[in-house]
Parts: sequence; structure tokens; C-alpha cells
Amino acid sequence: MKLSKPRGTRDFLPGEIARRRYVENTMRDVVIKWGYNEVMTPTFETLELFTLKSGDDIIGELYNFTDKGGREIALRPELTAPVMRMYVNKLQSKPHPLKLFYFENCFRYERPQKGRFREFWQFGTEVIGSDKPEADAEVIALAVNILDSIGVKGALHVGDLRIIRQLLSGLDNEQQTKVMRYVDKNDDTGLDEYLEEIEVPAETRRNLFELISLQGSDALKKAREITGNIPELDNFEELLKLLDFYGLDYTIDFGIARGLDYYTGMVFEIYAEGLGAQNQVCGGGSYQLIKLFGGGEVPSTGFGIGFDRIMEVASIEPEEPKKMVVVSTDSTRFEAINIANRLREVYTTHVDIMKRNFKSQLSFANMVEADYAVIVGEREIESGKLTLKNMHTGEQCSMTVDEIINMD
RNA sequence: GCCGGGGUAGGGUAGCGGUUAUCCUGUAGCCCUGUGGAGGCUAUGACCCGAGUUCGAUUCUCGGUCCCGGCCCCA
Repeated sequence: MKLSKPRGTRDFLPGEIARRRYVENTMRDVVIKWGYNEVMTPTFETLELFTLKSGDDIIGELYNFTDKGGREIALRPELTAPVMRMYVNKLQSKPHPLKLFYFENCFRYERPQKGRFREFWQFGTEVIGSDKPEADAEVIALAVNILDSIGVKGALHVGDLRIIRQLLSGLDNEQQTKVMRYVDKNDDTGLDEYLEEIEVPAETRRNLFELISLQGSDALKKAREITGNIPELDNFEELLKLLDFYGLDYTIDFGIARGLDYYTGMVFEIYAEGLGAQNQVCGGGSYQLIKLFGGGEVPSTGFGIGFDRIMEVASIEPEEPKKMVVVSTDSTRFEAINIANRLREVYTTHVDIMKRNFKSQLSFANMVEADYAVIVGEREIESGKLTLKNMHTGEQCSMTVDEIINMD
């Protein structure tokens, strides 16, 4: 009987995982250069960590279970909450800003489809301790930089929830959240009905609809016409100046709500082409979670990149190291092992472990697309010079092991 | 959670109410223990699962499951 893997999970075969590691390492190099430090949190956490910010509704999307000690546990669906929990537990007394990054697998009980799996990988960063536009701008620039480094071009959309919130300041928190939810879903009809239901004045309603439809270059100006000169807009304008300075192309978009999440200020999303319905490859913003988790009033800002989606559109390929196959005869098998070990100082090297004959070993070299076959026969052992066969051209020459190791 | 389309060896496929289930490819071995890519031979290996209809189901029906795509939500 054949076993199958659970739904929404994947096996990564040799070539794929090599590509994934290469892209991962490229991204890693970028964030490290920007001064971010990697952190790692547990694969599972207490269920409460995730329900605290999102409510019990989120349980439907979680892999959760009761452990043998009766504890309610969930596999992490994302990493911002765990990292914030870790911060509150361990990092509050470190110098700020704290600049952290992570690359981990996450789990969500959802219907799998293109670019969506039940186990998926997120690459993300969190900056803790600054609510200044400089921090927001750096985080956005970093996200774009990372995508650039792996050859992904995306459309960057930037907004700020404080402006909508300002407009809705007459509503209580729960009502605001509900409004944001409709905005996030682009459900204009539902939104209108809800605003009607909670008796929002007609003018506010009009303004809200206008604000969330604002997109593009004159959006800021128009927003000012709607809300007046509020400090939130000054702040946003400062952010945009910084983004200009970073040389980023962006679209102002007050329609980004990320309403189900915990964002409170700047929000941004990056969309890539060629991914169908799941075209959002990066999402982030600034938020307040630390107080909720028992820490101080510390602002933070960050983003998550959907690594699996990135892999669909990343356009960089790893460089293969030179590959050698040591070919021996029955009488030189032991010497072949020694020689392979020497070659491994520099090259990826195979030696026969199937007791194959000479010809088959050469055939194997061909199959694995080796660059060179290093022939170790009795003649070579006697003369001390090995036969180096270039598998691409078929040319052969005699060289010592040391010469082969140093040939580049 | 909702709506479509699918599932035959490792990969790609043909077929059909009764076949030894087709072909290509892959892999392993041999022809061939000192020179790869070709060829020949051999081996390997499949009807997603369950129930129903039927004398008989891989084929028809239903349910499940998994994959693919869309909605929703997100990454």
C-alpha cells in the first residue's frame, strides 16, 4: 500500500530545493547587509497567541490540537505574533530599534490552490521600537530590495490606515474594525449597508468611499481635500518623500485595509504578475501588538514575503559547482576513494558505489552531467598521473591530483 | 466554506462492460571490467479509495480522497 502526503503539503525534489535554498540565501544576504538579525521561534505556540489579536474566528484557519498535557496548541500560521511574543519575553531590554528577520514554515488549514499551500514558507522582517516614517520607509525599501535581488518585479501599493481611522473617529473601535473589514474585501455594497445600519452621516459616508477609491499620484492632494490638513497626512507625506529618496516606484492606495490584521498605521502590499489569484507576494505595515502581549507601548513595523509565490516568479538560478566523477577499475577501487577525497577539497565528486564496470561508470558520469571524469586505472596509478576527461568536449589529458585541484 | 475540471507504471500516454491493459520515456542488469551519449535483449512497474449496478467494472452510477483552477481570505 502506498502512502500519500497530507493535502496541501509538498515534497521538494533535489533540483527544486537547490533553487529554493539559493533564493533563500540571496534574500538572507540582503537583509543581513541591512543590519537585520535572524530569529527563530517554535513551530507551535499556544493557541491563545493567535486568537488574542484575531479572535476565535481564526481557529478555522489554524492547525490546532490539544496536547497530552491538556494544553491548547496551534502550529504557527504566521510569524509576527510569535516574534512579538519573543520580544516581550526576552528582548525588551535590548537597544532599539531591534531589526529582526525570519525564514520559517507556517501552517494554515485552507483550501490549497495555485500559490497557496497548507504548509508554506514566509520570509519576513520586523523593526521594533520606531514609529517614525524613516522606519516605515526603510522597511518598504528593504522589501523591494529583497525582491529586486531575486529578480522579482512587483507593483508596490502604499497606504495609511490612520487616515481612514481619522475619518471614522466618530465610530467606536468595533465599528471601525468592521468597516475596515468591508474595505479590505472591496465589498462596497456590504459597506454601504453597514454604514446605513450604524447611521453614519451621509457626508462621512461619501468621504469614506472617495478616500478608499483614491489611487495614484494626486491621491494625497485629494485626501487633503477630504480630511483637511491632519497630522496623519503630513506624516504620510513625509513617508512618501522618503520613498522617493529611496528611488521607489509606488502607487498611493488608501484602499489597502488589511482589516483582519493588526495593522494600525502605514500599510503596503506588493503584487507580482504571473501568479493568478494569489498575486500578492508581500504585505506589511506598522502595528501595535506588544502591549497586547503584555509589553510596553512599543511600535513596530514589518512585512512578510510569501516565499512559495516568490519561487514561482524568481528569475535567478544557482551556479552549479564543478562536478567530477572518479572512474576506476576493479583493481584501483581503493585508490579511487582516496583520490575522490582529495578532489572533494574543491569539487563535487562522485566515486562508484555500485561496483559498476568501467564503461558504466563513464556512462554514469554522463548521466549526472559531470564536467569531468577522472580516470583512475592501473596505468594512472603506476605513472602517478590521472587521466582527466572533459565530458563536454571529450578531450583528455594527464594530470596529477594536485594539478587537477589547482587547475582553475 | 462555496463552485468548476481532472486522477491508467517514476514521468508522459492509448484503450475499453470481458484484453496477457498500449506505446514512449526513465531506472537496473547484460551484450561490453580502459573510454560516455547510439543500438539490441532482459528486468522493473499502473487502472486513486470505497460502495452500488452487472454473470463480469479500469470502463457505468454514487460517495470519499487527492491534484488543478476560480470565489472568499490571505502570503
